[in-house]
Amino acid sequence: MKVYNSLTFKKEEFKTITPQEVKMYVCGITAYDSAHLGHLKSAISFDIIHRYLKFKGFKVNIVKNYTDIDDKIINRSNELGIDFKELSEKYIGEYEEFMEIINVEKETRNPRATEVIPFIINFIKELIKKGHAYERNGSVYFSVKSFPKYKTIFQNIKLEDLEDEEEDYLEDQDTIGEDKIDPRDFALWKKMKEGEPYWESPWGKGRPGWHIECSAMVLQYLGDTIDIHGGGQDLKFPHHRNEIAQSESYTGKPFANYFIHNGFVNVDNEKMSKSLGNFFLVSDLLKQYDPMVIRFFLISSHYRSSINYSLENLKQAEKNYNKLINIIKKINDLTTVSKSSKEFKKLISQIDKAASNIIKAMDDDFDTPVAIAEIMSLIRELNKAILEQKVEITEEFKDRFFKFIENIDLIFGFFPTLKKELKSGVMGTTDEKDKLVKDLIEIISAIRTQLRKRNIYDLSDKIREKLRELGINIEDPKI
RNA sequence: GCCAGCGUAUCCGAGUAGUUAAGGAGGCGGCCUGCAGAGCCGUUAUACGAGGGUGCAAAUCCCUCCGCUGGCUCCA
Repeated sequence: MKVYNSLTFKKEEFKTITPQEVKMYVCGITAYDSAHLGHLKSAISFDIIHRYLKFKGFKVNIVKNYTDIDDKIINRSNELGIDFKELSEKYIGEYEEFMEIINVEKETRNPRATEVIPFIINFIKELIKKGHAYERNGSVYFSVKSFPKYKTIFQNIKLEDLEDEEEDYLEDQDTIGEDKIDPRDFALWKKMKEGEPYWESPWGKGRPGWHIECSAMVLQYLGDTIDIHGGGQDLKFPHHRNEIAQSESYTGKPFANYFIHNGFVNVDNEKMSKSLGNFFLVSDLLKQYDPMVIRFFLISSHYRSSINYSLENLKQAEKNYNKLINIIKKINDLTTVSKSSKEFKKLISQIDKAASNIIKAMDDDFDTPVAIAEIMSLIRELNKAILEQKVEITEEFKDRFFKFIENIDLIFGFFPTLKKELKSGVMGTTDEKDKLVKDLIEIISAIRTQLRKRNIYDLSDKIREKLRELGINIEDPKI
């Protein structure tokens, strides 16, 4: 299995610290506003990685944090006149709801920054003791100079080539009228300003800086060195670089063996972001599209590349996802015979081939677009075969097909309600309300069949059209 | 400026030396259908940003250039 490592700019063979076990940390959200499609891309990218590692038999210990205290949260809650905790909990709750709807598997742990404050304080104390940090006027800063390879992290630059720049920084010093000794230094602990939430510390009242929470959580919940650290591209600098500096200064060991960064969602080839105002909120998208269509859309491009948001692209995803659902329905509805046949033996080997190609693609840095292409090709082959057979398929084939679909579900999380569906033999959930809808549709369908038998097509077509407006698609087989 | 990534048909998007260069969407034509949808077949399709270099062989490796995106202390 190969994984692209942002630290080395190369795809590398994936080796874990402990065999068959993965320690993984992913930077979650800062809970100050509603999530947009970009946040979803990140969540789903790492969900796929999480799922696939599990599929490969790894025991995955994955931690994803919530930043529930920072400048933006304080500013926002002050604007609204509410407690910072109320604000952050509101958006954490909303985010968790989205995660469930979009079928992101629960992480092992989702700590909040405010839960690890005592641990953070000890972390900072230790950094000061080791000479990597210093206190000034109630704030504590990390001394970048104490970590020589700082600038080489995520930069394809050799340490030896850097000496000139170091001098520039030192000369600039007095132009920065702050407490920092070096302008590159960053805050580990921020002194409380009037009216801000605070925690007691050896340096007085204050709160943690942004980067320290992740370092602390990794250490507390996963250990000195982890296998994978993930997050969005935009977190490389300064966030991840600072995390590495802090953690490695503290432990004297490598922080993470692999850094994985996901690409952005673009709109008209520009990054989707709050400041450009070109973002689409998850809450709005979910009103328009099936969550699984959004999932399919995001997975149809590689996690590292950017994906362009457009109506057309989402429609394409919708169509392809429906193809997948349709073939499942079709095969589920066909009756089986116990005898085996040459034709179906051949189809089974095609499924096996597709399955092994999907694994091959996923083994190559989680190449979901190739995996999906493989699924699409298989669907076409199966449709062709079913078109010929029409009524009966072999049990052997049906079993193998659904085994395949189960594995697809494990890896991609495409069918959150699959198990229920298979039991009932029909697509759709078995909730009370949905059951009523389903029963009503069955009645309407039966009436339409009668109308069609009597050649009253204008009326039956009208009903079909109206149902389609409601988002219910009915297919008319030959009578 | 520095660092990274990208440029493949109308569009989305694979392929990192030897393949008929995946797969999908859209358009058009056909099969099927009472019609539509779904599905199937064909077509669009002799598509690799430009120019050099290395190789028996280059979309793939190297160099230069052009264009695009992102990061360079707010960000998934």
